[in-house]
Amino acid sequence: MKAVVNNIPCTNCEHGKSIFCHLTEEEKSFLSEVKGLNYYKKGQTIFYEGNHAHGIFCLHDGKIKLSKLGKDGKEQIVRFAKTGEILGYRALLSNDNYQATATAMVDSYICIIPKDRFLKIMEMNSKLSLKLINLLSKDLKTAEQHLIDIAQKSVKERIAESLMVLGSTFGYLKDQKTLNISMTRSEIADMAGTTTESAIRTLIHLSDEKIIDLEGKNIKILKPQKLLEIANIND
Amino acid sequence: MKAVVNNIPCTNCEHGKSIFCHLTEEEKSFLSEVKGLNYYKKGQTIFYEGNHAHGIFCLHDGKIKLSKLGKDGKEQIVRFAKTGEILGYRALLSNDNYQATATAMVDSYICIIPKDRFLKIMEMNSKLSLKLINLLSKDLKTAEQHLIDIAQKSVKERIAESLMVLGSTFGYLKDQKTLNISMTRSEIADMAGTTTESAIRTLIHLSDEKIIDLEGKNIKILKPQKLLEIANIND
DNA sequence: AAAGTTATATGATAAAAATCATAAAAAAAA
DNA sequence: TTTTTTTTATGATTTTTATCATATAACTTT
Repeated sequence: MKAVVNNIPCTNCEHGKSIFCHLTEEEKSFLSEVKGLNYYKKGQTIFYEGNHAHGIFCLHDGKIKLSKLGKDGKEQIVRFAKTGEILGYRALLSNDNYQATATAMVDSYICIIPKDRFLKIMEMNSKLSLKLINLLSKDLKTAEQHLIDIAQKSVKERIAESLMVLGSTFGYLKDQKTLNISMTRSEIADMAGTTTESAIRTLIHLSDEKIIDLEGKNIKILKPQKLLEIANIND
Repeated sequence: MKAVVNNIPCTNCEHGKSIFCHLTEEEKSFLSEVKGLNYYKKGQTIFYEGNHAHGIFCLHDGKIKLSKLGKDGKEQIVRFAKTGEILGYRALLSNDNYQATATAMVDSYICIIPKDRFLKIMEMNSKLSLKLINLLSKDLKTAEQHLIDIAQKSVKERIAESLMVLGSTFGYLKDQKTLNISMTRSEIADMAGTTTESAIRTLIHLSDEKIIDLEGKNIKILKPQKLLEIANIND
């Protein structure tokens, strides 16, 4: 499934969103020399929790979920990554194994930058350290907020919040209402920290209240303000 | 309550545990010039969640809890800090407000290093960035693990895990069994993400099983291996 | 020492959510 | 297309945990 496709040099990386986009041309070339652009089909695993960290992944185009396994193999989604974002940097920075499993949620193109190249670029460009510190800080803030949400909110609040997070992370289709991401009910449950059945019931309940609309895996947010209220984001 | 006590220069900081301990003598003097050593009585707040971040706190001697407020003002303890550790660095690094409230759990002595000094030292010593990246990574790893624990474990498992965490964080008294930290049942609940009543019942239950011993606020771990099993740390 | 306050304890009850069982629908594979 | 597998749905039941009420114990403050 994984296939090395025609290499795209970082020098003409068009999305303009990555932390590498503001490197000098030389630095970009230095990165491109060794990186490979790989194709991952929807559902495919990019790396597993506990794997030795050999490189950093730069998401050229795609949508990725990062999850960890808990009790009895139940999955918990801890983070998402979308086009322009990087994965696996924490393991590299703290010389650790990958702490989560990365799975492609849609067909994705991902550049892999080997560990030593990445660390060299970090030495070459001190601004990169600051960007990484900012990324880590942001991730930590999100994780801690997620922690207290799961600890204190009801399933309904968490499902509502999950939908809002999906909207702000992946955006909406042209109608500005339908979430631009397709997930199974079970994945939504893994995100909200509940069971599949509870997630299904809660979604149906929100749909009965005309706050969302369910058309198979397409979820349309009809009343975002209501959803926001239910989610109790304001604490 | 807060009082500036005789300033202790970083140059003779004796605990040897802080990220600043391996700075050069000049760098330490540069830090000491402006920092103040403050005394905080047990129970006192060092900074509040949402406060403007004006500096980094270096815990010269003490025990601190970092907590966030959730739904209906319920507290969630997200992290602890002990002698030699620093607080509030994340806010400074990402130019944000403090994201948690820091409270002294015992009488504590804390150095405050102003924001600009800290940022200058960071520029002066590039190894410091790496140390901070490592700290952030470690905190993020812990937060994500805590997240899935709270999402998936039962109250009993979480209480057992909390006790083990308290042991590994603050250590034990000379008997090697009694936790070297005094917390209310309500604080233990805030740590495990449950209610005070449930925490009390669970502790009593563990005590009935002779796994722990309760003497007021002193908690003695009688069978750490049993507690570890219950905590289900191995996932 | 007495009064007030906070922390701990305990029972009864309610609410929330998980679990189990099963069926129908949808998607994927043969 | 047919078969197989996965996903969604729904009801019944159980388990877990929170909530409420109240009592006692342990500190604090006066």
